[in-house]
Amino acid sequence: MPRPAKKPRKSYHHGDLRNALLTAAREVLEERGPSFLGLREISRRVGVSAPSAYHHFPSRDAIALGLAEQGAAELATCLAAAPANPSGSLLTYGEAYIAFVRANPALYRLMFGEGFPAVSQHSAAIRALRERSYDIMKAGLEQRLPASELPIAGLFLWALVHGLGLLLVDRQIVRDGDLEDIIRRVLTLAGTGLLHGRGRDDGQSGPPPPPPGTRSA
Amino acid sequence: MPRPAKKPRKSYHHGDLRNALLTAAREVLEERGPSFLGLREISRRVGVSAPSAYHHFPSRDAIALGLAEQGAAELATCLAAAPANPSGSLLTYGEAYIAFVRANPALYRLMFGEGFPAVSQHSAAIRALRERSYDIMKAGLEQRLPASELPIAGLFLWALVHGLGLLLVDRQIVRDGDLEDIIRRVLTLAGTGLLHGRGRDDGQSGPPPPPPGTRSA
DNA sequence: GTCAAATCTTTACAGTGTTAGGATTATGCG
DNA sequence: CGCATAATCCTAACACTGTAAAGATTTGAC
Repeated sequence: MPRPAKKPRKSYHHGDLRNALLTAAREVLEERGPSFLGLREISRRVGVSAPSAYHHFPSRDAIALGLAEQGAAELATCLAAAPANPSGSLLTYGEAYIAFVRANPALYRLMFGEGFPAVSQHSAAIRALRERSYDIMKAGLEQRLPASELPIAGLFLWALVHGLGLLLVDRQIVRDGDLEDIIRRVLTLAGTGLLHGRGRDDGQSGPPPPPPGTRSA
Repeated sequence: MPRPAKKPRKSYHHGDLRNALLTAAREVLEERGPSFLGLREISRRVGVSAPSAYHHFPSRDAIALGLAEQGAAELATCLAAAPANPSGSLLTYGEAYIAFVRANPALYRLMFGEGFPAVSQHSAAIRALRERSYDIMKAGLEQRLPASELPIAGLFLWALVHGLGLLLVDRQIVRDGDLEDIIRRVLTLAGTGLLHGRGRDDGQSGPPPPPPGTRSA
C-alpha cells in the first residue's frame, strides 16, 4: 500500500517515491507553471532530499517527461470518452480537446513546450499516445469525408484545436463574451469548411462515405 | 557607428552594448533554443562580463522580452508585406504567417512560450504589435465576410495558423509529402470554410460534454 | 582641468541540477 | 533465524546560474 505522501513518513524508505514525485511535480506544475518545475522544489514537497529522485528518474527532464506521458494518456482518454454524436462529431471532439487543455493548462504547455528537451524529443510512448489521439479524431471524420481528404482534414482539425487551446491557455483571447460559445462557433465554422471543402480531387459525384473502419495509412 | 561586436574591442566602453546583447541573444536563441538562452552565455559571446548587461536590461527576462518585441514587429511587417491577392487573401496571409514561423522557429516559440515570465505577461508594446498583426489579417477577410462574422472568422484563422505553425516548429508533422503543398491545402480548406460558413446554421446544440476535471484519476 | 555620470569590472551570494560516497532498510538465500 | 547483498535514502560537494554590491575606467559638461 502506497504511503500517503507529504505526511512525515516514519520508515526510512518511502515505499512509493516514484509516484509521490510525479504527484508533487504535477502539483507544482499547475500551481506555479512549467518554468518553476524544479527538482529540489519537488523533493521538498515530498519531504525527501533532492538526490533521492535520481534513484527513480535519470534526470529532472525525465520527471517532466513522465508528466507529459501522463498528459498524453489522459488526453487520449478524454477524446475516446467524447460522445460520438454522428451529426456533430467534429464539434464534440473539438470541444473535448479544448476542455482538456483548459482543465490542464500548464500540463498542456509542458507537453508541447520547449522547456524540457526530453519532452520535446517525443519519447516512443508519447508518440504512440499522440497517434492514438489523432486517430480517434480522424475516425470521427472518417464517416463524413472521402479517404483522400482525411490526412489534410485531420491535420486541419488538429492544428485548429491545438492553436485555439494554446491561445486560450495564454489568455490571448480577451473577448468578453461567453467563451464556451466562442469556442463552439469557431469549431462550427471549421466544420462547415470540412463539409463543403470536399470537392477537391475526388472525381466521384455522390460518394457514399466508406464506412468500414480501415485504419488510415 | 556601432562597434562590430564579437571582436575584442580596444575601448573600455563598448559603445552599443544593448544592441550587441540582443544580437548575440538572437544567435543563441536560434542556434541552441530558448531554454539555453542564458545571460552568461550571451555576455560571453559579446565578450563582456555578465553583470554589465544589467546596465541595459533589468533582468535576463527583459532580454527575452526584447527579442519577443523584435519578433512581434517582424511578424507584423511580414504580414503587411504579403501580396494582397484579393481572390486568395486568406491563403497569402496564412502562408506569410507560416513562412515567418518557419524562418524563425525558436523566436516564435519564445514569443508564445512559457519559459520567460516577462514575455508571457505581454508587454504593452507586444500587445500593440500583436493587435496590428491581427488587424492586418482581419482586414484581408473584411472584403469577403459580413462584419458580424469577422471576430469569429479572425479568431478561427489566427488559431489555425498559430497551431499549424507550432506543429511545424515542433516537427509534429511527419508526413513525407511536400510540406508547402500540405500547408497550402490546409489553408485552402480553411478558406472554403470561411466562404461557405457565413450563414450560421448551428441548429444542433447538443448537451455540453462534461468537462473532464481529470485531477489525479 | 575637474567633477560627475555612465559604463564596465571583479567579487560574492543564494539558488540550481547533478555526482560521489556513506548510512539505513529491505530482501533473498544458507 | 542470520547474514550478505541490493535497494533506497542521506549528507557533502561541484559546477553552474541569475543577480547584488562595490570598485575601476572612460566619457562628457562646465
